Amino acid sequence: MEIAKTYSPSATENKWYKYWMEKGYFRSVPDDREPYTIVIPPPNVTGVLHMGHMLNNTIQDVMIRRARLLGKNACWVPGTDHASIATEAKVVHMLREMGIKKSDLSREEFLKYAWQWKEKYGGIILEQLKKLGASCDWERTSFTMDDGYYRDVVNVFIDLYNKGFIYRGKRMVNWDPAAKTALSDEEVLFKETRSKLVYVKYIYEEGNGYLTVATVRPETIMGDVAVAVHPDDDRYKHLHGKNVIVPLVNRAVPVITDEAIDMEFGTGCLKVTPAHDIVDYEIGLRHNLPVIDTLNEDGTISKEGQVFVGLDRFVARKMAIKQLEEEGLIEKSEDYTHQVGHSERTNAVIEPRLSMQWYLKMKDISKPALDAVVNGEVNLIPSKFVNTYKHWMENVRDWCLSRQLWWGHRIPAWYNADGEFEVCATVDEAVVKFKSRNINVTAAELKQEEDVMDTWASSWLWPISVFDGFANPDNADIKYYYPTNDLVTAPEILFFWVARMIIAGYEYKGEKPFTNVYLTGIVRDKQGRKMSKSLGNSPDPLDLIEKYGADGVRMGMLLCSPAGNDLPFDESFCEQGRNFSNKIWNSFRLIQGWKVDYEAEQPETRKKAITWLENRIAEQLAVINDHFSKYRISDALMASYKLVWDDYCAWYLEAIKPEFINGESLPIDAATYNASCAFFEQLLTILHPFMPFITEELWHAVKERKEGDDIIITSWPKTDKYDKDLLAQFELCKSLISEIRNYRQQKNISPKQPLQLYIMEPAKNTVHPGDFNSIIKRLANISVLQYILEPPANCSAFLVDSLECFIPYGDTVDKDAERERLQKELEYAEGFLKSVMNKLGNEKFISNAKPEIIASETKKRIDAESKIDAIKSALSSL
RNA sequence: GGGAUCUUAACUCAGUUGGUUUAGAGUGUCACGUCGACAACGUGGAAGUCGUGGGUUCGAGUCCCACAGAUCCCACCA
Repeated sequence: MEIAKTYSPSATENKWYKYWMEKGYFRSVPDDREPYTIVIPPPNVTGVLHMGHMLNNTIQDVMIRRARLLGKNACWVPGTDHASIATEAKVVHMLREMGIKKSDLSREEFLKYAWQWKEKYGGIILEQLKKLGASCDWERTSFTMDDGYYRDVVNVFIDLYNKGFIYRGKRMVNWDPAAKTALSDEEVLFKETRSKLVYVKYIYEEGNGYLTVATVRPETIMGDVAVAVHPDDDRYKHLHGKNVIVPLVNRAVPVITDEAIDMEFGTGCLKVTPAHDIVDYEIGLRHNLPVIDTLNEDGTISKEGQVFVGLDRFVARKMAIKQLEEEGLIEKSEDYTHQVGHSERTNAVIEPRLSMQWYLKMKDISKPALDAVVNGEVNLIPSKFVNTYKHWMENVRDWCLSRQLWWGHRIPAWYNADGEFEVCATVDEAVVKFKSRNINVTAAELKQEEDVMDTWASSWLWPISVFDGFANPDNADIKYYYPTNDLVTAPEILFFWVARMIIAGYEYKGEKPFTNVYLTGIVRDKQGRKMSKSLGNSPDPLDLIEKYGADGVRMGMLLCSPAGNDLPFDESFCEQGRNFSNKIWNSFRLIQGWKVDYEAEQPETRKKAITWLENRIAEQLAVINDHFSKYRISDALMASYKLVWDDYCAWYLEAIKPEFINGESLPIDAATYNASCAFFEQLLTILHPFMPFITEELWHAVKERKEGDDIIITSWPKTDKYDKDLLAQFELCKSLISEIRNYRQQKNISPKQPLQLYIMEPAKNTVHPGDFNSIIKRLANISVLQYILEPPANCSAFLVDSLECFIPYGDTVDKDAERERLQKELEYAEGFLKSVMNKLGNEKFISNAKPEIIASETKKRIDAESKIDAIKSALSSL
């Protein structure tokens, strides 16, 4: 059979994914096995796969596949998030292109379009995950606005309200005038912005003169209700209690004093506009000032403003400056750079705005979640995030739950005509509740709250709701899968999502939602910018898969991304992954091409090589398992990579592969052939979590398989004991072989020309080549290998560890070069000895250092001395 | 402004409670090589004052202090 020289992924990937699905290997139902559960961080329903998802989901799939191989009942729950702001923005955009304004639609009509959109695009990202090889239990796919999920979100809201955690309050919020919604503090990005700081004159009500106020927001002057100065500011003491006239609207307002005023800034006078600034609002509360809201929700000037009514705030700003100039009320204006809040979603400048919102009190409810992370019940990986988490949780602010959107979970509150309300699931319940307060209303008279809940107010229930743990707290799934094991997500949503899930977990299950949180890095481009769709700097993951294969891309991402480290993405990582796929493919081609001789005896060389590799795999498997247990995924991958490439391909296969004579490979003995295949299968298994497709393909190619004998469900190799001495001996052999190869290269001796090698009989208890002489002979092309007692004459000498080796001079030996080389070695050895002697000659070292350290230093001294002797004798024999 | 984390080879990173030399790996780079699994390959080499400056210690990449730079979080002055 002719096998292609290179591995071609795409056909293979489609074939096996389909096969795994047909076999139901991703499906998990509760049974007697130990569960291993991950809930996916649900991507936005309308999103497409970006590099962050790739990294995230590759890690999850690695963990799930390994758990499956370890015999656990692996369950990976997929799903999507309704992402209210992002999705609503997209639907609004789509409608606009269709020539429809959102304001022309009823809520019901709009939601119909939104659901159509969701049905059309909602599945894309999940289909993309399949291309990556994600082994999710697709029968469990959830969506945060599924009927059951919707019900849970609403019921939790009602429950929290009844417990007194939710309150309704007029508060200053971050208002996004473009999206016409409130944003949480976390959704506001502060950007450096250049503005004009204008100095405006406020004329005294009585007498002549004026004071000057510096402001960047002259368009809010109409909302001024006072001018504040610092009580200790001598410049303005004579004005305390006096009135000044607000320009543009000619309103008399008092000059008040407040400690919050910075005397150094501007003129030391602050115009107080409680409706449009947080600090001003607080001053207003302290001084019982009225609130004049001069803006509409879309950022235009309201009727209250009296002038510029209906104009956009930025237009009004220009108009205000112009009019003030005309009236001679501007003293001066200067350039001013400051931080201005922008909407993360729409990039509109945030407007501090007073509005009625629903809040969740965070202090008490978040306490168990803080403790859980601090005392290690929930592990953050890497642990450096514990401090960040702690800091946030200790200073947690109340959570604004309401959003002025339609796409989402509508808040279950019912208002009567007087603005009184009840919180409950249905309008009929609300009628009853009103009646119990002696308020008579009919269902038709009640109006449900227009606002929906913040997206995170649904996704924080994810680990419970996907197992139906609210409505049916005793169902088999929730009892079996909860708490889940690992959560893999980005550090940027540690507070938005992770912290809140922990809070919900303790509040509703009395238990953590997961044990370990693996925080991935952020995928960045070469300029260090976060890769995102909006920047357009992310390569299309599907193109990468097309180019390098899913296995290659998976491996490329994992190689360079330890937990918590950002990943400056470069396609060359994927290239490395593809090259590795190819290497594995070709090692298979080698084995596959062998003719097997069932009669032949197994040569000694091969027996030794097999013994070594058995031990080597056992040793490295322990290393790999250890890396996994510490969530060091990239280290586990690197160790597996080296085990395959270096140990199996470069050393083992080279040591055992049959001679090639007269254009044909000699046959290989059956014992070695079988061992080689068994090793190969074992290595494929170890690689399978990282590279699921190629390993399944080769698993089936290497031999005939019975129905259901698939690598995805085979067993992870058992850990065996290994012989450390034997491994050390082989390491020495490797060094020796490298040294001889190096010698050939330096001396320009062809690898094809056999050499003789003499080795001084090693002292007892030192590492020696053991029984691997035949492998040395073969891989270094040595025709004679002898152990001797006296240094031979006319030889090049070199040391490998403490092993003294000699190769007889060939015809063209440069004695000066030899001398120079040995001289260098001597200098190094003497330098080393000196550093050791410095330690050993130091009385304080002797008296303070641990005995085993002194012993090891002493041994170093002895070794170094004998090494120096050997080099000297080699030099003198030149 | 407050806080956290980080800074090791050209790049991406290891380096466990201070104690194996004169600090490692993968990639890249350089030299040689087409030797019948693989040039998407093989063999070999070069490459780092461990951000800077102090300190503790017999001993510091590792602990402490200061400074510089990077990233993130929190707060925010009109």
